[in-house]
Amino acid sequence: MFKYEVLKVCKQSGARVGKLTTPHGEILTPVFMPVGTNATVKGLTPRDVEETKASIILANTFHLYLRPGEDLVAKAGGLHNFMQWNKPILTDSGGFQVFSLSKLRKINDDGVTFSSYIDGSKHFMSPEKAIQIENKLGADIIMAFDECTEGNADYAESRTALRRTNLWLDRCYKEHKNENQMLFPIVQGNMYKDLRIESVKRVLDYAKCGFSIGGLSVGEPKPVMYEMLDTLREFYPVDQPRYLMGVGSPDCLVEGVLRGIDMFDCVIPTRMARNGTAFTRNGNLTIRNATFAEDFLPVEEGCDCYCCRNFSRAYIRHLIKSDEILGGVLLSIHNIRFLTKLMEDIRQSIWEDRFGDFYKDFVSKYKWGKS
RNA sequence: GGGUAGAUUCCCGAGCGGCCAAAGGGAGCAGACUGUAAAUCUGCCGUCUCUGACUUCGGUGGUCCGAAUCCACCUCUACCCA
Repeated sequence: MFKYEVLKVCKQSGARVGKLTTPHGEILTPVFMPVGTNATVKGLTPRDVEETKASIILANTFHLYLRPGEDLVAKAGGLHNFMQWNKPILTDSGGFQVFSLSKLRKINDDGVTFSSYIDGSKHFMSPEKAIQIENKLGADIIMAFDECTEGNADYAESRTALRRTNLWLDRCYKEHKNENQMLFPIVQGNMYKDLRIESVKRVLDYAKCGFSIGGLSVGEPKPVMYEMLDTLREFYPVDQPRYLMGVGSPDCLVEGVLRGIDMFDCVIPTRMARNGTAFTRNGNLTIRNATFAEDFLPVEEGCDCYCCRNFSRAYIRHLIKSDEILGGVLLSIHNIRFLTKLMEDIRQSIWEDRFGDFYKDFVSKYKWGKS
C-alpha cells in the first residue's frame, strides 16, 4: 500500500526526485504540503487547494480532537470525506502543541495534561491516545507523538525531551494498528549534534516508509538549522522519504532539498498571505504597503495561479487594507501555488541534473525581507 | 430676534488651572510571522539641529507665577423658543 521510489538523483547536487505512493494517491517529492490544521486550509476550498497543485495537505490531531472530536470525524466517514479532500492527508500528532501551547500544559513520561485553549477544560494526551485519535481521523500518513523543545533549550532539557520522545516512540508503534496509515517517527535532539545523531539512529529502527525531522525552525538561526540537517544527512537511508517538519519559507525549502529533504509543511504561506505578504522569486512583497497602492501588475508576473491571472497588486492591497476576506484568500492561493511551483521547478532541475545551478540562481534572487 | 449647548492634534473623542504635545479609539505608516490559540501581534503617529527645544486645543484680548482648562468680545455649529 505504501511505497517510496527514488526516480532520479541529480548528478550536480545529489538531490533527488521520488514518488511516494499512499492509499489516496501518489506524491512526487520534493513536495511542499500546505497546512490545514482544522481540516481546512484556511480560507480555501478544496477546489482552490487542488488548483494550486498541492498533492497532500496536513491536518492536526490536537485541534480536531478538541473540536469537533475524532468520533465525529469518524462518523463523517473520516477526514477525507469530512473535508472533501480526496488526495493524501497527513495528520500531525499534537506534539507541536505540547511546545506551542506550553503555558497551558504539564508534561511527564506518561503524557501531557493540558488545558483546552477553547474552553479551559482539562485533557490528557498520551502517545497511545494520540495514535488512537489519528487512527480514527484516518489520514494517510500519521505522526508519532513527540516532545518538541524551544530553539534555545539547554542540553539537559533537550536530552530529557529526547528521552521522552524515544520512550513515546515505542509506545506509538505498539499502539498503531491501522495498516492503511503510515506512521512516521520524529527525530528530535534540539541543536545538539550528539542528541540528533542518537535520535536519528533510534528513529530508523522504527521507520518503514518515511520519517521526519522535528524540533527545527523553532527560534534558532537558519544556519544552525542547516548545520543540524548536514549532521543528520549521512544517516538517512536512501529508500525512505525525509520530512522536515514545519519548514516552509522559500529559501529554507531550497536549502532543505540541497540537504536531502523530500517533504516540507508550513503555515507560513497562508499566514503571511492573511497578513498581507506575497512570495515572489525576487523576494517577499508586502502587498499591504503603500508602494503598491497604484500598482496594477499581478502579484508575480508569469505566475499561473488564479490570483495572478486575474487581479492586481493594487486590488489585493485594497482588499487587505479593507479587511476583506478575499485579500487573504487570493494571497493564500498565490503563496501556496508559489511553493508548489517552486517544488515543480526544483524537481525539473533535478531531472535535468542542474539543481546546483537552480539553487545558486534562486538564492541570488530571493530575499526574505527588505534588501 | 431670544435662549441653551458646543468648537481639542487627519477623524471620533477624553481632558476642565500646574503631573498636557494633551487619555482612548479609528485612520495612516512600518515591522514581525516557519509541524496555526495568529484575517494575529509589535512599533511609530505636532515640528525640529530630538535625553532637549519650539509651535498647538475656533479667533482676539485679558486674569494668573502658570491657561486646552477662568473672564470678555467675536466667528462658526447644533438644538429649542419666537
